[in-house]
Amino acid sequence: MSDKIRISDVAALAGVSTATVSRALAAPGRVGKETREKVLKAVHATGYQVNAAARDLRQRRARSILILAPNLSNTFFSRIFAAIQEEASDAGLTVQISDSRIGREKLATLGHDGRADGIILLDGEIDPELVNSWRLPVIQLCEWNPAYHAPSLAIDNAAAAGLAVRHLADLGHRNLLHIAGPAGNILAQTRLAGFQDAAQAAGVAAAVLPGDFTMESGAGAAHQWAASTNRPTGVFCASDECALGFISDVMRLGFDVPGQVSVVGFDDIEFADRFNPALTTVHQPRATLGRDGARQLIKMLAGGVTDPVLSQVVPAHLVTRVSTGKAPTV
Amino acid sequence: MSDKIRISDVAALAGVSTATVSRALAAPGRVGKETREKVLKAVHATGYQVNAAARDLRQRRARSILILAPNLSNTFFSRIFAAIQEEASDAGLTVQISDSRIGREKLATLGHDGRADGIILLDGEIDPELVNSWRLPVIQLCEWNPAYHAPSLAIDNAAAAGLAVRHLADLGHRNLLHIAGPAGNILAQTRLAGFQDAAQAAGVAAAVLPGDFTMESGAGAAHQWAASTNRPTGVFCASDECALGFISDVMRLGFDVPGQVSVVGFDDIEFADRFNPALTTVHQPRATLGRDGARQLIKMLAGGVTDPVLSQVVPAHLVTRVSTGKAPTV
DNA sequence: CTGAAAGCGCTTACAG
DNA sequence: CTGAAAGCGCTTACAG
Repeated sequence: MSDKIRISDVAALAGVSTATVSRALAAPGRVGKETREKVLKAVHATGYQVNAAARDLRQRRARSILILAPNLSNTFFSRIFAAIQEEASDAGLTVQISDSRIGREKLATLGHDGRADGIILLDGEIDPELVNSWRLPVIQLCEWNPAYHAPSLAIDNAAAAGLAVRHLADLGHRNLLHIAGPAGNILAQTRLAGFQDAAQAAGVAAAVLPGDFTMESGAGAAHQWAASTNRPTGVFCASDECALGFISDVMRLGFDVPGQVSVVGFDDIEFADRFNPALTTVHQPRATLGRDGARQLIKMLAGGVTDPVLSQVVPAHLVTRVSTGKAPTV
Repeated sequence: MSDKIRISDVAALAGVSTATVSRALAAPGRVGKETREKVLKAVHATGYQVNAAARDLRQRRARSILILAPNLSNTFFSRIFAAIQEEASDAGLTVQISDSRIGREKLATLGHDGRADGIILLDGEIDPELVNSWRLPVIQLCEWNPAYHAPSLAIDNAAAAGLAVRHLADLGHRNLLHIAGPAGNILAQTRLAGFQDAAQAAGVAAAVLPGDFTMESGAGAAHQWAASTNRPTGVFCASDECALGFISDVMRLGFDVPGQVSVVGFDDIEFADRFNPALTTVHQPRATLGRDGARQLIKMLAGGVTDPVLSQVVPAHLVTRVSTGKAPTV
């Protein structure tokens, strides 16, 4: 019962070879019944557990997947991580997490050091050369970069922005504002383009204010909005956090939502529903995305070159709540 | 430049032994200057990167820590994870995450399979026998269980509850309500006891409603509160989510916060500040807790038996915002 | 069905 | 300063 019990200890106790112990544990059918029982008894008596590090080295696999995200403290990822972990655990895989902003050198080793079998990438702003140098299956989730040689799974961001715009237009809003995400971000770009295209198609005015997905940027935009002449009555924010920041400060400035301004968010985070007023927003099925992303990666690990994993776009939908209403009559 | 380059490939190219390559990389000072340069050139030419799995097996360490949390989708953990990862990354350690509700068997192997060097435990409700069977350094963070043979790091939950009660009492509230956390949870128990003790000391009425930290439980309590006769004017919730749920539904029922009822939360999550009304709450320094917890574990890994890691209680403080105000005059 | 031996890819005493 | 050899703890062809 002391510290480390190795397979040789079990073998000695059972009076068999280590090969037999190994087989009895991994492929019971390939060992005689009596032998198997002897081995199992010895395993029990010693409390033996195989050393995963040794097994994995021998089998040249890590039994582990790595999640790489641009900011681990972003609560948006929580549910995605949970779903990935659940799926991985069911497949006998361990989950590692790392911030993708750890620096070029560390990032480069990740794909080569034999500690992960595959990577789920939630960041589209890493140097493509780096990402493409990894000799591991990679799947892009939520965010993507066309230069990466890896399949992606994400909702239809452009169409989602269109839904938001049409929802506002249908409520009679003719003067819209988009609070954008960071310029370099593919999600921000796609949502912005979707906003502009849909606004043009609907024949409504479409202004844009810069932002970066954070509550602070939404709050800042609220003050710019309040200070502007001919204030837009419909605001589409690039993220829920941004929307909550906007609403929060707009209300503190004495405006009514949705009485004077309607606000649409993006993501449908946990608090969207409980906020006052409850937030109309684009739903991102994060649990589903995480689960499906993990499944696809696991499929890739199984080596299904015969069954190549394709990029997928998940249809988006809008959840209508209280933060949007009829355009105020002038 | 093909797939897997091993140390022997580098050794062959440089015309030295694998031992020398290993030393040139890990302890450059113990190798001649010329040899070192030859090796480095060969490393560069081949793009060699050491196989961490092999190195770790040989050195009998995993260079990895495991975070175990009761529910990965709980956004409360995000910032803690980020802080741990940062600290671990600086120390050259990988971070694994796992839900601690994965089942007894998987949980048992975690502490024995050689894939982690140490564990950060955010769950106090695992069977102590299981936890104590792990042959790894463990540190308890935020939550704890006195039966675990492991140091813990957490804020002073009882004192924190006392701060909330005294804050409400100072505002003139004589009739308080606590919406508790799940009965089996040590945090819930400690906060409840702190609430009751402080209320008694302050000589104010102290009712309790069951809850489970979720927004739903807070929302449910709101309806019970509204339906009660002689409604408490000061409410202390066991978590921010619970508080937001409570406020949200109480306002939808037409009550004013803090005009008719003051509400205090617990945790100081990101949204506490942006909520309408902004939430008065007990601050949990999650980034600091994560960082310090990781550092302590890393110290334990270094084998500082000479410098035993003690359990620590971090002083709590209350952040006063808008959700609390003077008790309504009857 | 079982065992002896090789090998996964490294590092590290041990010699020299 | 450098190399040959052993060994981390397993699994897996290969024989029998």
